[in-house]
Amino acid sequence: MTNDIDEFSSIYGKWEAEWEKNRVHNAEPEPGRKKFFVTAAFPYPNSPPHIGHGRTYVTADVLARYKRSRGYNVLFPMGFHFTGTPIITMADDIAKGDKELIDIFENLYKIPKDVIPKLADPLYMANYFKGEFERGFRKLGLSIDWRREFTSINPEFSAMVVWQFSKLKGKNFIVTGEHPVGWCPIHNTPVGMHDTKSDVEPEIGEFTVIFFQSEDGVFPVATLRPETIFGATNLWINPKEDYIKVEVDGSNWWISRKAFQRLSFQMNMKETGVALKGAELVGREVMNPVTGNKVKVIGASFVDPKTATGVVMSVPAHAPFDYYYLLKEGKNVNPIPVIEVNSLGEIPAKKIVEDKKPKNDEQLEEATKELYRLEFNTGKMRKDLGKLVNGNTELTSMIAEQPVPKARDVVKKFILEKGLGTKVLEIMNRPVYCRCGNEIVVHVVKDQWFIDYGNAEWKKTAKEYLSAMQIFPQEARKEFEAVFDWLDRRACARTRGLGTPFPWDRKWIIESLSDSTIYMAFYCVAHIIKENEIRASQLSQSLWDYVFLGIGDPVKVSEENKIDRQLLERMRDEFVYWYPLDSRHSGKDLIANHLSFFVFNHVAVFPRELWPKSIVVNGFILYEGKKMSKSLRNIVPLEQAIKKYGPDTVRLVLVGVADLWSDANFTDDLAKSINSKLKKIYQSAKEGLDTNRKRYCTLQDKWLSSIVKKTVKKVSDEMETLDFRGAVNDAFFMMERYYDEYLEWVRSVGQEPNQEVIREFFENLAIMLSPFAPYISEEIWHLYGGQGFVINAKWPENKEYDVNVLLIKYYIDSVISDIQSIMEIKKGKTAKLTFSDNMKLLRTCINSLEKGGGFKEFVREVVKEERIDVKALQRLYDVVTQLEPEFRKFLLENEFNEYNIIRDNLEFIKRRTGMDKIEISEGTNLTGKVAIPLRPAILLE
RNA sequence: GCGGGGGUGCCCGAGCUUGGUCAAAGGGGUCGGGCUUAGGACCCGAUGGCGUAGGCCUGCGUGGGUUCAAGUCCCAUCCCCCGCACCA
Repeated sequence: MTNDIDEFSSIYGKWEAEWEKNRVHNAEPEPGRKKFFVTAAFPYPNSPPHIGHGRTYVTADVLARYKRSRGYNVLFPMGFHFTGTPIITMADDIAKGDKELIDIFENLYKIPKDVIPKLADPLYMANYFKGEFERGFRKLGLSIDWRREFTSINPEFSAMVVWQFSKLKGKNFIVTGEHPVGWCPIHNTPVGMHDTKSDVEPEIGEFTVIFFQSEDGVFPVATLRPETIFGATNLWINPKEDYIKVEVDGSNWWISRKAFQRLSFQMNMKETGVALKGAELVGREVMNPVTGNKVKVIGASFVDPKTATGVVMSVPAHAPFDYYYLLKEGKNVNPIPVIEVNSLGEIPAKKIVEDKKPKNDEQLEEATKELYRLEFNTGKMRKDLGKLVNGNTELTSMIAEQPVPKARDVVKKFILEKGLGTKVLEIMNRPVYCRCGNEIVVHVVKDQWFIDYGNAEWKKTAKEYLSAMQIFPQEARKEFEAVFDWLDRRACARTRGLGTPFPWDRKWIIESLSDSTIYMAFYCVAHIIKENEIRASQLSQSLWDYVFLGIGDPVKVSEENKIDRQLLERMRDEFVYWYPLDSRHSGKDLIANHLSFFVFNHVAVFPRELWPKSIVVNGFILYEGKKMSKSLRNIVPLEQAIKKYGPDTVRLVLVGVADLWSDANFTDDLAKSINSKLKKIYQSAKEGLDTNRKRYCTLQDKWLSSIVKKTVKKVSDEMETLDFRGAVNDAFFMMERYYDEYLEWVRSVGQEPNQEVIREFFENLAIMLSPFAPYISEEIWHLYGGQGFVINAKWPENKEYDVNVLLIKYYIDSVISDIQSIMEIKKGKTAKLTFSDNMKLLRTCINSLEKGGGFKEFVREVVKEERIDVKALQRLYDVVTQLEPEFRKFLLENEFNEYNIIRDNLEFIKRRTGMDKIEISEGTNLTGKVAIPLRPAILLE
């Protein structure tokens, strides 16, 4: 009673230890030998690794192993990203005793109970999970050179980041400016997605504010639809709320008290001490600054005092709320339409309200959305706008008959330029709450530091280079191009979190995606720094200038940094040898940020010959068809998966069953079935050793040998294009099938398998499978006396194979399937076969097809010489179109004796079809059935 | 809205780049058979419709087109998913 994994576990442990002992995965420069440098995006260890983390790394590892077997000196290192806030937040949660999180750590990830309290320390947490990653990734068989590992908060790494930023600054790519962020008003800190309750990303949007003048200060109306200003018939305020007068840039505004509490975080506002209930403002007369019209302030309960200014305008022609409430309050409704939409008549809001008959605010909200969408997408400003503005037609003439989106921009610009209004920012998906429980607001941070990815020169160079890079898969390239286009200034400093202090203002920390764009360069020297205990203080700008750019005199640089000259030269040599990076791997979620920054920063910092060669992006991992998430509690920790299914199986599921671009679905059934196939192959390999027949001669031997050679060619092509799914299919699933076919075929002729061909099969299998399933491949490799480790074994060459035997097998299979399909209708125990030997007809058909001719041409061609039933010709034509090109070519140049082939394989066919007897004869006719080339006439009795 | 991806048989999911090998791979489920005391696991077969002969009909979101031939190419249209930043 052994379970699948027990039988294999000794293999896994054995080879992991052997590889470790022999330092198989360590990489040293070998001047003169071609190199391949591959990295994957380093993980952020705020939990133990799960199977999703494995995909990118296994993809990179497969490539690394493949390149090795192609003779490259391969470097595959990894490090850890500690920068940022989520780890801190999680550690806080542990400290607070967050039940849900502790439950997940304890029961999902199986973290020992005594460890959990210690995770309240963020650094302990990061290091603990880093350890888990290392252990898990080792077990997964990743060929990583662990000596070079580091974390993004190592002081030595920070020294390099500082160098990088000074390079950026030197090119004026670091700029300052204002920047709005989500903000907790109690803690006075920025609030990102990870800091909110239920992980909501705060969306910041912009309201246009229009100043309606009154005798006693301004009513700042906030709107998302400034183009409807012409249709305002009154203002709305909430009569139950407090309104206060505040001073903004020298003028007085009436806004809700709740608005004041929010807006004061984004603009200078002073309380004047004047406050009134909303109800007391009702009835005041205000002037629309754009049209000059006078309108009244009216009260309504739907006005949200917490959104923007708490003062809104009423446009009953285009806002269902406004139309509905005016009617409900018994006011005069005089809608002024300013936008026309074909299907909505004169007054769009009226039509929508009358059609939909909304009964509550929720339904009004729906109606609003619908009208908004219709007007935005299909609406045009009316041409009679001019008459609404008291003679001032400067603005209306610009927008009359224009589509709504364009008019909106024009009106907004007009209002801002003429000083008729301003803008305020608001959390569009509010309310969003900070983890502390307070509702967050928009805060405008002054003097924010940015990396200016919008810089035209920089962008141009980056885009040019992108087109020269290799991008896998093809689909990703378009997305990169789009991202490069819209990329603009990016805030690169934060007020809290782990990371490198910002060099020019040390109260800031360099933001997490900005400190990890050229870190692959650090791998080249990380182990040298570690082994020689070089300190951050010795890693000054001049050192990095020399190591990375070759600038400066090594003698001076080594003195300046108190580093032994030999060491300094070694760092330089190692960098020169490994750089540029050959392949960068990550999930496709990083296209829009990390991977793009990575290209931009290389372009900015390094000379062109050191820019990265290629990018490989992969899809995600689903578990049983669903995205893994804490809330679904369906996360599969890597170590548990490895323990349950074994590392080779996990690897095959992660990279072998879905193409790069799409998500791969990890299922228990799939893993089990792959595991049992691995087991079967291993079993076959062991049994294969016992074969005794030495002489290599039979048709079956030749077939297996040929199909192996053909598979080698196919898999080689697939590996080169990173079609790992295809490669796994051929090198694993198909190879297994071929082996079974061979055994059955050989046994049907009463023979044993041949030693020589079995050896060829397993040697090739071991190497082709080794990038994907290194453990079992290693075992099979050694079983068959392979020298050294399979990772260093040379990838098989493409060799000529025998098309004839492949065609023979194809032909036999097609006869078998014909017999079977007849059996579905007519049972029989004896099959009678006759054959056509009309090679000439067959060749005519192939020729006309090769020439690109259709069926008609073929018939015309044939009719010239002989009279043959058109039906039969059609069948032949179908048979030939289905033939592989190499078979067609073969048949043009060689004889193919169907009778002899079937005669020699009668036993195999009988076995496959269950026939008792198969009679073959040479004539073409068989009681009405006509044989055509490659399709014998078959009669069952 | 803009950008990217996608809609395939009961379900999941390949294929479409290079039209014919596609009634459409591979799973799952279901049905039948084997094994077993039984169940599970495993193995074999079937799984669009029709048909006592390897065939015919219908079919790959919807509508049209190109072609001897279209899941595959072209046009139009509907629907779904992801990204749009300062967050790892």
